[in-house]
Amino acid sequence: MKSDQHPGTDSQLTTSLKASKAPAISRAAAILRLLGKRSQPMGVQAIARELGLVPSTCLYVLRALTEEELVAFDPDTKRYALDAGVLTLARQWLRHDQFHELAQPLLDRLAREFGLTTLGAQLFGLDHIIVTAMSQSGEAFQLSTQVGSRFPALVSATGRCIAAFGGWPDAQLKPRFGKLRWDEAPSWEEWKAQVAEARETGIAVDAGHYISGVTVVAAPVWKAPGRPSHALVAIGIGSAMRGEGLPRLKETLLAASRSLSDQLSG
Amino acid sequence: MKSDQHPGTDSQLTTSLKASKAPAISRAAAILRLLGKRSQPMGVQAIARELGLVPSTCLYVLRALTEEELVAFDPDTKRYALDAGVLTLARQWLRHDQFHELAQPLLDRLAREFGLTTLGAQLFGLDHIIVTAMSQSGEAFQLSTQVGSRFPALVSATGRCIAAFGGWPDAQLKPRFGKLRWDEAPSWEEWKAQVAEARETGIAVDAGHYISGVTVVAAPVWKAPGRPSHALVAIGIGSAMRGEGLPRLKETLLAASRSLSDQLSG
DNA sequence: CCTTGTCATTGCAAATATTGAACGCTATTC
DNA sequence: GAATAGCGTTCAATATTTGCAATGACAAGG
Repeated sequence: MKSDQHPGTDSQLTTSLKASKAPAISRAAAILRLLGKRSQPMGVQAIARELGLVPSTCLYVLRALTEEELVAFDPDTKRYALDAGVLTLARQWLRHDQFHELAQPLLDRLAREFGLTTLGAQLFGLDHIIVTAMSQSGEAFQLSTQVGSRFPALVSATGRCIAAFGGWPDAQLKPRFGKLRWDEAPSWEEWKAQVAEARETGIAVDAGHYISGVTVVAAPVWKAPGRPSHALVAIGIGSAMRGEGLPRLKETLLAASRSLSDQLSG
Repeated sequence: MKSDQHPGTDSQLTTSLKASKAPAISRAAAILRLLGKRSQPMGVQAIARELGLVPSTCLYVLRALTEEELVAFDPDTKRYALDAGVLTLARQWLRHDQFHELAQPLLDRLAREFGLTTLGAQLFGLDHIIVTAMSQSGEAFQLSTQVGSRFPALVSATGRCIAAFGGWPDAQLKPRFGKLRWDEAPSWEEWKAQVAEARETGIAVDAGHYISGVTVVAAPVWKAPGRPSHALVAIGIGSAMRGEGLPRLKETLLAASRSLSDQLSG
C-alpha cells in the first residue's frame, strides 16, 4: 500500500522530455508506468490528459507499444492496459542479475531459520529502492511486499542503511526525510541518532516506526567501493524480535551481507 | 533452453520500423529484448551492430532508457544491461491481470492434489505463448519453466490446444509446425489427428513428444467468444501419468478451465 | 614511443515524427 | 429524435530527431 510512489510522474516526464533526444521513449515509459498504476484499462484521451500529452502522439506511442506486446489493446472497448511482454523482460532480468541469484538462497535460509520474511533490495540513490528478491517462511504473516515493489529510499531500516553508509550530506537528507510517511514517525534528531548507531554497528534497525508492531533489520551490500548498491532485509513481528532473537538475527544478517559483498565485488 | 525464441528479432525490427510512427519505441523494445537475452552487459556499438542501428541513435535510445531505469549503465565499463525497473512493471501487471489472479489458486490446488507442476499461459495467436502463472508441488521435479517464459505457439500440448480451438487454416499451421523442435517430433498427420482428438475431448495431451518422458496436458480458457485467450497446463513425468491418474487429471483440469472461462467472461 | 584499431561521443544536413485542427463515430442528453 | 459532447482517429505543416562522417579517447601491439 505504501509502495509504488513514483515521484511526480508528470513533472518528471516534462523534464526528461526537454533534455532527451529520444522523447518518445520517455513518453512510452510514462505510459507504461501509468497503465501499471491503474487497475482499469484506459482510453487514449484519458492517458494523454493525465500525462499532458497530445492525443495523437499518445495514440502512436500506444500503437508502437502494442506492436511490441508491452501493451494490450482491446479492439471492442478501445482501451489499453499493460501486457504480458513486461513479464518476459522481468524474467530475463532476474535470470541474469547476480545479486538476485546469490541473495535468494541466503534469504531462504534466513527466512526458514528465523521464521520471518526476508527481502533483497536494490538501492537507487536517495530516490527509492526496489525489492528484487524475497523469501517468506510458512509461519510468517502474509506481507503485501513482493518482488518488484518500490519504496521511498529513506524509509524504514533500509533508509537508515542508505543514510548511514551513502555518505550523503544532511542538506540532501533532511528535505526527503520530511516527506516520508511512517506509522510512528521519528523526529529528525531521533532518526539521526539511529543512523549513527547503524553506522557503528554496520546494520540498521527500525523498531516499529515504519509499521507499528513490526521490526525491520537491514544490512548494506556493496558491489563496488563507495555507496552500497543493495541491502538484505529481515522483517518480523515485534514478539518474535524480542529478547535473544534480535541480536542473533543481526549477527547472521550481517554475516550474510558481508559474504554477498565479497562475492559481488569479486 | 527451448524457450525465448523471439522470431527474427532484427527482421521484425525493420518491418515494424517502417510501418510505425514511433520507431524509437520499436528500437527501444528491440534493445531491451537483446539486453535480456544476453547475460553479459553490452557496449553501444555491439548493440547497434547486432540490431542494425546507427550507433548514435542507439546511444540516445540507451540514454533515454537509462533515464527511465529500464536500463542500467556502468560508467566505468560503459556497458549497458537491463535494470530493475522492468521488475516493477511486471509486478504491476501481475497485480492487475485477472487471469493470473483467478488461475493461481486453481493451479496451486491442482499441483498439490496431483503432485505435479501446473502453468497458466497467455496465448499470442500463432506466434507464441507466455507463461503468466505457475505452481510447483514439492515432490515435482524442478522445471526450467518460470513465469515470463516464452514458447512457440504450436509446440507441446498448448500447441494442439491452439490448433484445435483457434480455427486457423492448415495453410497457416503447416509452415509453423515445420519449424518446431521436439524431442520426438510427430508427423504432420499424427499431429493433426491429435489436434482433432483435442477438439473432440476439449483438452489436449502431449505424451512425451515435446520432452521425452514428460506428459503435458492443456485445456483452453476463453475470455471472449472466438479463440481461446489462455490455457491451463499440467506437466508430469510419465510414470505419474499412467493408468488411473491421467483421466482424472484431464477431468479436473477441464473443470477448472471451464470455471475460469465463466469467471473471465462475466 | 608511435601506430593502429576500436570505442563512445558530437555536429550538421536531411529525413521524419510531432503537433494541433479537423473528421467521423458513438453514446448521452434535451 | 435531434443535438450535443466526447471519443478515437487522420492529415498536412513544422519543429525535431535521425543518420552519417568526423572527432576525441583509449588500449593493444609493434
